[in-house]
Amino acid sequence: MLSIYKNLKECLHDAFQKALSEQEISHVASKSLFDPQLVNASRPEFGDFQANGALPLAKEFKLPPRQIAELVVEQLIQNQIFSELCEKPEIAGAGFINLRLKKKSLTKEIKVRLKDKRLGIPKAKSISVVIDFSSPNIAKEMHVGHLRSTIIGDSLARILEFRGHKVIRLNHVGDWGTQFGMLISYLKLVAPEALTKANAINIGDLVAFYKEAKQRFDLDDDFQKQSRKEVVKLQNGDKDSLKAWELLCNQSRQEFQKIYNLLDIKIIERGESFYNPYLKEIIKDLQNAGLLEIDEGAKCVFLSGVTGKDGKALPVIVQKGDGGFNYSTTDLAAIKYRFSPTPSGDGANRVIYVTDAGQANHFKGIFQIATRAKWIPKTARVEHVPFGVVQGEDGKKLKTRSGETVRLSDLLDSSIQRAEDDLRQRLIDEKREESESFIKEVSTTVGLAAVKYADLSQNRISNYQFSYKKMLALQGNTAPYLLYALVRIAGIARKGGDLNESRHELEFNEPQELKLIRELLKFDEIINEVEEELLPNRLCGYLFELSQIFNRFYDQVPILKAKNPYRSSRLSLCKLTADTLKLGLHLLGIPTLARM
RNA sequence: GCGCCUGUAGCUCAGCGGAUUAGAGCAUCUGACUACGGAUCAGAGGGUCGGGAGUUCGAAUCUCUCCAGGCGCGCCA
Repeated sequence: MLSIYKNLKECLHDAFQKALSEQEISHVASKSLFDPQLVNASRPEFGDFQANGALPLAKEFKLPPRQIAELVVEQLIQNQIFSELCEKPEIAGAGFINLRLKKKSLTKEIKVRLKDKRLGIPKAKSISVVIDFSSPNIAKEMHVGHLRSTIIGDSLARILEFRGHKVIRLNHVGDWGTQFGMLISYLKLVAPEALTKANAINIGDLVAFYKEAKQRFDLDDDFQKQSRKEVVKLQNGDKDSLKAWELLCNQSRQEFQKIYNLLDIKIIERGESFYNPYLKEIIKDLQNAGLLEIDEGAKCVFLSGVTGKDGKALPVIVQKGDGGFNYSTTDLAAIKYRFSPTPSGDGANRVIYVTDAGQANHFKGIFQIATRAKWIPKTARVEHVPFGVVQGEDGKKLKTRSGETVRLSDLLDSSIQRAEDDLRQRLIDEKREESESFIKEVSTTVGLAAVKYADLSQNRISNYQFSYKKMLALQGNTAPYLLYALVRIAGIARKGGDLNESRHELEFNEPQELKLIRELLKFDEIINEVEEELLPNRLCGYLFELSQIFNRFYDQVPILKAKNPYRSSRLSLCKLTADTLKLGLHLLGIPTLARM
């Protein structure tokens, strides 16, 4: 309904201008005073939109707000464009102007949308967007900690892509740094073959070795020295070290890819090591910009407006006392590269980081330094998209029973398994028989959809309570509920309803139909909002609401048994609902089913 | 100690660039299956929006303050 909104806003703006220009207030020239404050109606009884603009003008014009509203309405009803779109406006409460769209304009919009493959969502003026998400660490397995970043990042990427932007999905994997020194020196002792031969040991062992190496590193001085030597060797480009590093990365990569394939996530790996050649230049840049200071032997940039424990400005270390670089340096190199024009950069207009909320301060610092170093173009945006931790049902950080971090692949398998158990039970209860391949497909789709949807449907800022039982529930704001609405529509088609039938004119009368129509037409606003605010839970909320309204319509209004033109009109609503749900779920990274 | 985030129905959460009577879902209770898949729908109860103050004609929403919880706070990432 964005186009209608835009038209109405113009009408209202005009009406306010005209209504108030008749008043003898010359000193009120500020245009902002004439903001009609057109918003969606806060309740369905109030119609489709409400203009609140009369209220704040009351004081300025020394008139009761209702009287101002009346003056505006007088102007409005003389406007032909307005009268075609809306019923006669009503003034309510303190001076709200309530607007109700004519059925004709709603029907017209539906007709347009039925023919539009993009379901009313316009293509935006394309910009380059970098989305940094997922970002697991080499030589470690993906765990719950990567779940939210991966799912939220992917969904945001899908939405921005659909809006027509050029999206670069970057996997900023932890593939560099001191941990490799540790790991390589440990492997030399316990499994040297892993350093020379591909896939000599499995990923689980690698993870175990990593943990052991870390322990030894913390306890054993000699081992620590050895590890530091290995890091230096690696960073100096020693051939054997590099080869070992390559092997380890490749092995992890294969493991990550299995998960990305399962979740249908596309992402380009560009790990921390990519930025190695740029690190020295970063220090030089900061030096030239006069931002660099040496403190306790380390090269730092002191943040302005952020103080540490001692009340002094907080430093960000960009080069350690031993000359090594750390993650801040890498992140600075990354941000510079992303905003730098192609081909020596990504030429991004918007850079989005999807990481846990705990890193908020870190990114604030990075963004500040990048801004002061003038690496971010004035017209560009840089955003940290934070999210809370995944908690168990006890409200504490999610752990396995033995207190270990939950592996992502276990978590996903577990959800799929539960979906399968549910399905098999239901088949027994309903005396249905289905093939094994059907059962596999449905439980995989439902199991993964449940995990993704549960995560996305929550406001990402707050912590999120993980519960298989809730996410797989067939009722409530869950993936299975949404998928079921689609299955019902598919059922109508199977029973002989031609969803593409358009021989007849669209004709709607039932309140349930109009409610559904109004909801369907909101899709474009929601997508716009998510593009702007990067909150996928808004889209989830919308899809859930749409499913509920559809289910009421389906329950209360006969479709196949109705006579034309109602039958085909209702089938059209089914089609548009199905298309909207499918597209919406697709933008969340969730595939749909015809039967379940 | 400082900083960031969170606090809305029994539970899980929407709403938060102010606006007409604060919304869902789950759970609880009551109804509806000769129906297009009841995996649904109709309805009921349940709230001083953490406390207090302020700005405003109007605050869950903005400001300040206090309380509670989570996370972070210099050479790990």
